[in-house]
Amino acid sequence: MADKSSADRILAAIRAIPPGQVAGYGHVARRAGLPGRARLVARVLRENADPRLPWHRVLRSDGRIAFPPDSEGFEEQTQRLRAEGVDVRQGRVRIAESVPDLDGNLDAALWKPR
DNA sequence: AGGATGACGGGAG
DNA sequence: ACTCCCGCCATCC
Repeated sequence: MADKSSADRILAAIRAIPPGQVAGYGHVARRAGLPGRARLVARVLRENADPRLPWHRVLRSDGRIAFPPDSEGFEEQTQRLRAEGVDVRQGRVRIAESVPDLDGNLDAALWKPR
């Protein structure tokens, strides 16, 4: 298993995402000091049990929700994001329209809008 | 040891 | 914008 410190840094990076904002797996990994470990971030989330963790703010680099469109997780995440005012359409988040300048706040949290 | 797997990323067509 | 394909990393047969 990946060492605990790495998992802790990843969890901290996720908890650092402000409500109403989102970040990609790869981005979270970099912020945790683990460039190239996007898949490790996914693993940590998969094993996470903390209900207080804002896991729903983590998306794929293209803005799509990582769960299959027909899954529970997909619905759950969509609902949680919308509850924070995030614009989710067709399983995808529109940054430019739903999130106020992510670029300046978190170091360029996500992909190319639109 | 070798191949398969996945809540990923990025480039190519 | 969408699909395919391949690179990556850690884990698990």
